[in-house]
Amino acid sequence: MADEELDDTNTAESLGRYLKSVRLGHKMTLRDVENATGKEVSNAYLSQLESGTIKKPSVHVLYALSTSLGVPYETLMERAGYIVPSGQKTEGQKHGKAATYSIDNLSSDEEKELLNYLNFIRSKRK
Amino acid sequence: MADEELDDTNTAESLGRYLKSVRLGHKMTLRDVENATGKEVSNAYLSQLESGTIKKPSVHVLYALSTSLGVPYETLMERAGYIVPSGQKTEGQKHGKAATYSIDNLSSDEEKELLNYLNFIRSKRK
DNA sequence: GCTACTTGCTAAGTATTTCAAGCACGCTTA
DNA sequence: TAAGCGTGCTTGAAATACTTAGCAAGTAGC
Repeated sequence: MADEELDDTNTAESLGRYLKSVRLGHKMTLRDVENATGKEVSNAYLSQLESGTIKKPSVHVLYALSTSLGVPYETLMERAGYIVPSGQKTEGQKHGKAATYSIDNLSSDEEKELLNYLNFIRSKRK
Repeated sequence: MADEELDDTNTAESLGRYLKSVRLGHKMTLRDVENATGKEVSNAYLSQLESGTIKKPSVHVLYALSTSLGVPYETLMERAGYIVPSGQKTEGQKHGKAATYSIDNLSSDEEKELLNYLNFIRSKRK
């Protein structure tokens, strides 16, 4: 086999192929999508995305496409080569809610951020 | 009310300020972050991000920063001017128990750091 | 045939990001 | 004093994203 599959081209192609299949699935033309994004993504540019010429689009572009095509943004990220770390919230757990800490009453946002930070701390320690 | 907050400068500054505050909150230098991202984001570039010189970083950059700084990617998107529609995949409330569990099993060092960080979060939120 | 229109696509240009190198300042040690 | 190091930051070049204009092939009507 000896393929060089670590190449960026691969993921870029994957993203492109995915975008194209979604577009065709919706029976939309390149210009349809262009209009759907409110001209934020030109048909020419979309074509380059689909063909893999553009590898690292900006957040703006990916986001516009995700909403216009009705595809979750995260899916696009994955296709672009980013495995969204769902491993972050490992759900293998017992529980014990020990409430002895003063970290107890958190808003859910705060909880989220703290969890993330905890993760960060721990990964740093390795 | 002037809902057209499409002012790029504003959001860029917001993103920059946020990145900087998080970095400082972690007591990291620009080069620390550069290393944390595995050199994917240079310290020079990060400096430009923080100062608002760069307005639309690629997905790659935002993602690398989110994981390296322990900040949810969605937050960075928001700060960059994208309101993540809570319809899509926002895992807002869904992590309650797992998160609590993790936060309950802290070493005292970790607890200290987390409290510190929580402080930082709350002061920032004003 | 030839217009007219639509499709996907590309060539060529502009704008922007991104990097490598280095500068200036502050601090520390000698 | 100075030499060394780490810090944030800038600069100028390179790479890449993105835009605009337009082409070739297809389809349909005349």
